[in-house]
Amino acid sequence: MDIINVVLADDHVLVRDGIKALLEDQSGVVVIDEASNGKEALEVLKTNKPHVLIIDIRMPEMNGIDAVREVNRLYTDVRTLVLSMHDSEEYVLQAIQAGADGYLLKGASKEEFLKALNKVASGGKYFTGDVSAIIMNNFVNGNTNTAVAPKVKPVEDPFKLTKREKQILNLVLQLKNNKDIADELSISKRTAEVHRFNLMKKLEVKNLMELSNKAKAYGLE
Amino acid sequence: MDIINVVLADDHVLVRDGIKALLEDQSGVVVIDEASNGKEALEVLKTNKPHVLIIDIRMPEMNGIDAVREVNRLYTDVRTLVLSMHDSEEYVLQAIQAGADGYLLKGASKEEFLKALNKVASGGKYFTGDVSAIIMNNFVNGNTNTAVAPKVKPVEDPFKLTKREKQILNLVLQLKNNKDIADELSISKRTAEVHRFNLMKKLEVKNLMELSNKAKAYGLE
DNA sequence: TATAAATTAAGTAATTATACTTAGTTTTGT
DNA sequence: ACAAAACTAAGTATAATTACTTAATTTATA
Repeated sequence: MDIINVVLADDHVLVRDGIKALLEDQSGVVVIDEASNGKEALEVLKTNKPHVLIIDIRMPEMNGIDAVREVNRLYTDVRTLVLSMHDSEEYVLQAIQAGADGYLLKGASKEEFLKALNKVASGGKYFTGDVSAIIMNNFVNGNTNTAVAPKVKPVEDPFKLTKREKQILNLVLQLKNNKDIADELSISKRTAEVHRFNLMKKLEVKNLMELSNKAKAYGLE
Repeated sequence: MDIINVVLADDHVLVRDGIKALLEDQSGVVVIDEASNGKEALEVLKTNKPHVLIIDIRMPEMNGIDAVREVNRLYTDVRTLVLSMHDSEEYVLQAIQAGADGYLLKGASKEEFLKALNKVASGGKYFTGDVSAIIMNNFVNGNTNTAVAPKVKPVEDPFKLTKREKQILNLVLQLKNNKDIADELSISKRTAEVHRFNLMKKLEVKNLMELSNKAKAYGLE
């Protein structure tokens, strides 16, 4: 490959500018456009198709994983490299299932980053060391030989929470108690309790900490 | 000033590499050393004195604000530019009181960043637009005319929490219940309860949400 | 080495949450 | 229009937490 065209999506301009400077020091890489969230990235891709979309996970409006899923659905020729602060198993698996071609922690070095970008741009897969282990552990039963196939299955919401339950979940994660939740939604405290109870049951957790962890892990926020 | 020597402190290598690339595109700026947390930054400064220390707030081991305070106590000739994801009033004021010469959000542009660096390196102060407003609002009564004087007062811990209480606070903020906290610290559940109770009283909060908010606001994590 | 401060932990009454179940009402999909 | 799913909320027993107080040790500091 001659020149790698890149679109950068990260909600912090400075991080974007930094990565851009870093990439463009490398002759052979051009940042053709930027976006500050997933939705914007999809907008940009409508008119500007890069070889690789480098995208952060946590962003307002639309997160990186959902964006990657969309990109894979819409454009088969755009590769995606996911950048993340998190090495939580769930994020990694979600990213892969969404069809990401690479997953890199922000703790990675410049060298590793460039290696990953080149690998992904030339049609390969790249996952940081720690991440590889997670994948291995998860795909021992199933497709072991080939690199992880994208679009394994969409998963979406594996817990089938109702709208109201998601609403309650959000309030619970804001550490509100049932009384406050009830007031906020103009329902009785007892109803809030029931929703909370059903929620915990569906997620198979038994206290707030586990609920918070699981919700974070599955992007249920 | 001829050349600006910089030490970079941020816990994400990639962010550091990015900012470094960005800075060194600019002839006249040299990154002489790096650190991945506050403690490391102080270590580095022992042997390597830059004109400006560029430092992130949220870092493991020792946060940026505490590091800035130390730097100001130990080296009067090292300027500090604080980078932050947060524009929360408390962080800003804390940074200023710790003696920071500049405060910049990661949402800032490359241009603004370079402007700020130059300003700070040449002995000036630089605070992003939004941040200036916060300062203004807070110093209407007091020293209004001059730029905010560093070392206003240390404040440190306005709630006078004991070591144990801080420990408990951290566990509480991880959403652990008293039983788990007690087990983790090998104390009785009743003792954990007491610490938690005293904690809430000192912070004048009456539930977990308020506790979490106040702790965040005052950087008590 | 006093003396204060911090840590530990029990007691107790009142309040609140949990873990369900049952059941009426509303909404949604076909 | 009919059934299924979702939302509502009460009842009930048990468990847990809250809001204190008191008080015995341990540790830090003047």
